[in-house]
Amino acid sequence: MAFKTDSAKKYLKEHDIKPSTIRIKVLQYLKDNKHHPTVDDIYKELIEDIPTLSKTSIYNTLELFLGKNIVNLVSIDDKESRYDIDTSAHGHFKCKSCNKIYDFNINTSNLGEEDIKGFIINKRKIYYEGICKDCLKSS
Amino acid sequence: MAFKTDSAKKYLKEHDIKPSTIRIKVLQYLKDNKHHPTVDDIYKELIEDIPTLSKTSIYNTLELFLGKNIVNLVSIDDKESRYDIDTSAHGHFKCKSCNKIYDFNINTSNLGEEDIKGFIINKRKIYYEGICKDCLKSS
DNA sequence: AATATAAATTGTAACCATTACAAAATTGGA
DNA sequence: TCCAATTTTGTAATGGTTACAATTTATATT
Repeated sequence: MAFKTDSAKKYLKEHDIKPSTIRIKVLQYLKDNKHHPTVDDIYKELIEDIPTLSKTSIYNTLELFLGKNIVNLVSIDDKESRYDIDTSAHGHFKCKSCNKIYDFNINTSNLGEEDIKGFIINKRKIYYEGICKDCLKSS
Repeated sequence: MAFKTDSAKKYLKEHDIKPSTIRIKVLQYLKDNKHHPTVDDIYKELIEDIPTLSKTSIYNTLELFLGKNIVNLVSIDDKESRYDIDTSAHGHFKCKSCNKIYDFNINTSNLGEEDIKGFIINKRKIYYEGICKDCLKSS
């Protein structure tokens, strides 16, 4: 557990979220596991700590976090939602062979958004799919 | 019906798809309604023509089209999948106010993909969300 | 044409991530 | 401590999607 409880509390308060036990643990999990976990990933881990944990609580917490903009929804998977505590601008690449999701930096400044000039852009979601280097090597 | 049956047949054959009635009609619908329809949108329209139509057939057909790369899946909506017959490179903007989805041209050449150099990129999906110009005007 | 074989379509049921909601538990302030 | 508000839980429902077997339709062969 690299992300300390105190840091988590502070972080939540700073983002206008009352730091309950579950919220703290979910935040810590997200900070320590930046591999775009699913609800089930989080649930499976936290149930070890909180035996009474309900999956609904994970959904509630993530919904709250989304509303406060401290996590982003990653919909690169068609089956289940993934969550990303890293809200800085970056894209996601999913390897169709190993299913791993890679982050990559993007430069949207010269993407060319003339067609939607005058629109308010709140979120940019960039999903790529293909075959990653590792899988290419081993084939 | 702007996209003619003969054109549809030809188009399907060219893409290695046997032109059945349903496939032709689905293709025509997609060519004539480029507003990223859902399965239900397509079903509701085509059931008028084909009274025995099953929703499963729409799923089957779209799955086939996806496999042949003549449509793209648009996952900008969290509830249901949308489909796009326009497979050229472009992004999708969803207005959170009116829910309309806009196409916009992109220039990925200078997006900066250094982090995934050496990867094979098969698909680029670019989803934006915010408020469109029309909604901004009327508020 | 008739038959046989393959392909396409249908209908129903199951799947499963997510949501709704009311009950129970917990928290924090007076 | 007590009370009210908030948080958490558990269960049931929702709904898009998929599995699959049965039916229908198309294609090829004689």
